[in-house]
Amino acid sequence: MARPANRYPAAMASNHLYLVDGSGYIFRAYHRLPPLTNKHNEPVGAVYGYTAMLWKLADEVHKADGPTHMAVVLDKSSHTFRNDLYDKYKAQRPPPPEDLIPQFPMIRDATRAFSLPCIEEEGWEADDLIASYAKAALAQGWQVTIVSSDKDLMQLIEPGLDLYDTMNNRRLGAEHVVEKFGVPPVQLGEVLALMGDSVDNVPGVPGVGPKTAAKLITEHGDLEAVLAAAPDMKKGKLRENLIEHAEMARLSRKLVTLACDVPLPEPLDGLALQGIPEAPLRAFLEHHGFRSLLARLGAVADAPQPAPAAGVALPEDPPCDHDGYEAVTDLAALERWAAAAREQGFVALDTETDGLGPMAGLVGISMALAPNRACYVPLGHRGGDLLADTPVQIPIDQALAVLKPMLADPAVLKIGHNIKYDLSILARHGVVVAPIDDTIVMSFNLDAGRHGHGMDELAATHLAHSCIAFKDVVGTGKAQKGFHEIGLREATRYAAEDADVTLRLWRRLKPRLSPEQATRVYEMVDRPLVPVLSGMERAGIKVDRKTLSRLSAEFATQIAALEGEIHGIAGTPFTIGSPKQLGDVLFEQMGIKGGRKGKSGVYSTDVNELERIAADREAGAGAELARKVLDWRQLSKLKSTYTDSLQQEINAETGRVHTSYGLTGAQTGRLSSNDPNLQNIPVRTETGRQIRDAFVAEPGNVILSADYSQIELRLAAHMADVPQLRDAFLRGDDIHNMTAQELFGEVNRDTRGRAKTINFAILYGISRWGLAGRLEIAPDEAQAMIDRYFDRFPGIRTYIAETLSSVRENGFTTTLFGRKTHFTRIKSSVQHERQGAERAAINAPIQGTSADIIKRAMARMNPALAEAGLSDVRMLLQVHDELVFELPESLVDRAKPVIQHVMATAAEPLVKLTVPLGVEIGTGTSWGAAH
DNA sequence: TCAGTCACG
DNA sequence: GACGTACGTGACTGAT
Repeated sequence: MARPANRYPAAMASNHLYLVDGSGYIFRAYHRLPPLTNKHNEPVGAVYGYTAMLWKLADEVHKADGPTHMAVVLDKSSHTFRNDLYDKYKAQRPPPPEDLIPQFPMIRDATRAFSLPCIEEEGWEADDLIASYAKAALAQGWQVTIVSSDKDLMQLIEPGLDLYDTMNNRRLGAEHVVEKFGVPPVQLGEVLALMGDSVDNVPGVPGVGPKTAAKLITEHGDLEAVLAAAPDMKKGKLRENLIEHAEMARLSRKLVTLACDVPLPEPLDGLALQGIPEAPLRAFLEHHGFRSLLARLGAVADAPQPAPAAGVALPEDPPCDHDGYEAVTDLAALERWAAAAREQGFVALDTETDGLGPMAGLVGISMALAPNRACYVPLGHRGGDLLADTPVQIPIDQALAVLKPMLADPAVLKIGHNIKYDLSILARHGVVVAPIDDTIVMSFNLDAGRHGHGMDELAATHLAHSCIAFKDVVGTGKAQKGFHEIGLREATRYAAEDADVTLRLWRRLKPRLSPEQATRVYEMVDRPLVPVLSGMERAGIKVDRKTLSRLSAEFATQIAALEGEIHGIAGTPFTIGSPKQLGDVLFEQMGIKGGRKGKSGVYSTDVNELERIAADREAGAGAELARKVLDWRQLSKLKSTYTDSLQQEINAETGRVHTSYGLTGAQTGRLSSNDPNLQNIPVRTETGRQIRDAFVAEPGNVILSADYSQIELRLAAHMADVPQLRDAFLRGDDIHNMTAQELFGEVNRDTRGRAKTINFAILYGISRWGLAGRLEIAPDEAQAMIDRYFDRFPGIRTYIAETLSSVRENGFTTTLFGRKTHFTRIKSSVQHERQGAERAAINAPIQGTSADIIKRAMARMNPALAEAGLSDVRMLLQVHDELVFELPESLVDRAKPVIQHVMATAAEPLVKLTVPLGVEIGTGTSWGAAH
């Protein structure tokens, strides 16, 4: 990593001491990295992160002003002088997570493997030891780097001493402290004392946060001066608090002060780097199976069993060189990058925007051609003197004109991580991007169920790399900036890294697709869907604001009335929306029997419980109250989640609501929908259904809804080979009636309802207790019913047994199209975890195949419509087994058979089903009317 | 940030 | 006998 040579004024210093805040690091690593386990089944996520970090530091030895001395500093005891000052200090800290505890000793192993000294001392926090070493080294004229991002340690920053945040690859100097806390490092202790710290239980002054603290300290100089000036301040809460809590503030000042004069357990010279003997390090890495690190050690990848998610052995990639990325601000340079991409035939790209969602504005584009060969093209940066280092940008139209032919060139593969987003943004500038590869989809097709698929997590897992966190670039909360306000240098570091990392991930993931049998689902199901979803997101659906606001007003009136009645019955006002308070009212004050407490000690007040009370004749007024709370709950839910919020989601430009679809959200392969979620718009109750009337077609158009009928049961009939079910579907019989006839020998409302419940229970992986609860019968009876079901439909029993034996053996299930879902808990020694995994594994092939089929229908829909001269038919929404379209009224009769045909034949020719897929279609001026 | 609740398939 | 024993999601609320 190139750094300016004049970074430190005292550059003549020959010795450079690195002090690693080991305790701080391990907590951050634990929370940021996936919960990996090694081959001994020990949790090692944090250890892996820690080891990769030490490796990175060891690499710095070769640099111009790299470390000559290094030590890892750890917390040893829980009791320090701060506890004597204040007994509540760090008192309410929860114990470390269970699977982190065994990793503490491993951290010491890792440190020893690198032959680094480990400093820990009874009675002192790591921070105090670090401060003492730092001061001693500075006094000798050494340079010091503290490897940490702890805010308390930032107090130590001065010329010759900086902090190094390895997770984000950032050096933190005095500027950073000023930016973050509004004061230079020497005054940071004063600010921290005023602010307090709820995690460590440093009291501070109530009502004073970072902003107020910085303002006070800047104005008065230090804490004592602030306290002295308090009586003269203008009357108000601040003045009061400063006077009342002056002593707590003084105590806080002592708590945040670092001890700089701790006797050094090891002399400075003892920290000199000796070089790393290979044998112990290799032994350590092999013990844990850290293959990517072993590979860097020069090991041949001959481990007997490849670690599941470790990727393919590749020659070592160099670490990301953030300052080596190019900022492209003139046309000639941009043309060179476009030409190089065409020359090479593939390019990774990423777009930066001023917001979230498919309708955000374009701010810049980054590209990567090879590791560390990446650039950023700023296009929409604007605003104040923040951008002092931003030279002229290429006008957006000119830049896109240069990139457009390359982005549309069928000979150039465009690689993105969640490229659907980039497709949407660029499409709104008239830029077509094709062909594409998507590393988030690849990861999902390879590793669903093993870990998440976000870029940061994949970089950590596959590349042992910590990406610059977006939050560290733009900030958080109110002070958060738009990316267009970020200066060019920092924007380039962040954006080009994203493209670089995407390219590196692609080189790891793409070669795994074929050997791991993921090519089919990637090429035939998920990848073709990416541009289709982008189109649907951009299309959006028209939502009528008036309908929603009318409903909001109606609901508000009813909610207010219910509130009064509920408080009346309770005899006291309380927050109805608080399960805790409601539980107390019902079960303590009103004395209703049978309350069940959850693990947090709160009474359950969910629908089942309230309905039980409502039907309980002994509950008296409690039954009435429960009924009213149920109504209140329903109306509050509808109002807050739908009629109120949805109005906010109407895009000002288009007058439509644009959801985002997640391709990798659901383990089974289903899509998810968010911001807003349009897959859970009410339909089951009459009141809720009114909300669907707000989803409307443009004048002259209609909404068309097409849904698969009973698709999961049909697939179960096919996959489990159940002749009676299959024949019933072939004949077009009512499937629940048929089940009722088989199970109970007669069909009526009651037996049909029970049969329906059992049919669904089968899809979800049944247990006698679950079914017993649903049917309100005894577990024994439920078991008898399950046995009878299995006897009548023996294929189901076989399907379940085979699915379970396969998932236990392979660790994953597959759909008819080859989609894998991994179940890491299938062999858990914790029974309920294992049983949960078993039920999910029984369901996954069925739910997943259904998802595969509708995805294929979606990918084929637009070409089929175009073929039929129906390009004006727009596909807007997918709700798992339903597709929603908007089309000119005049085209309805021609569109219906095309849509019906595409959906019904979507499995073919890859999969030949032995049951027909039924598709039902309705139309109307609104989504509500189309059902 | 978590737990509880509830909207959907 | 526990496990708030049916699968998969996302959003909102109150409490910490």
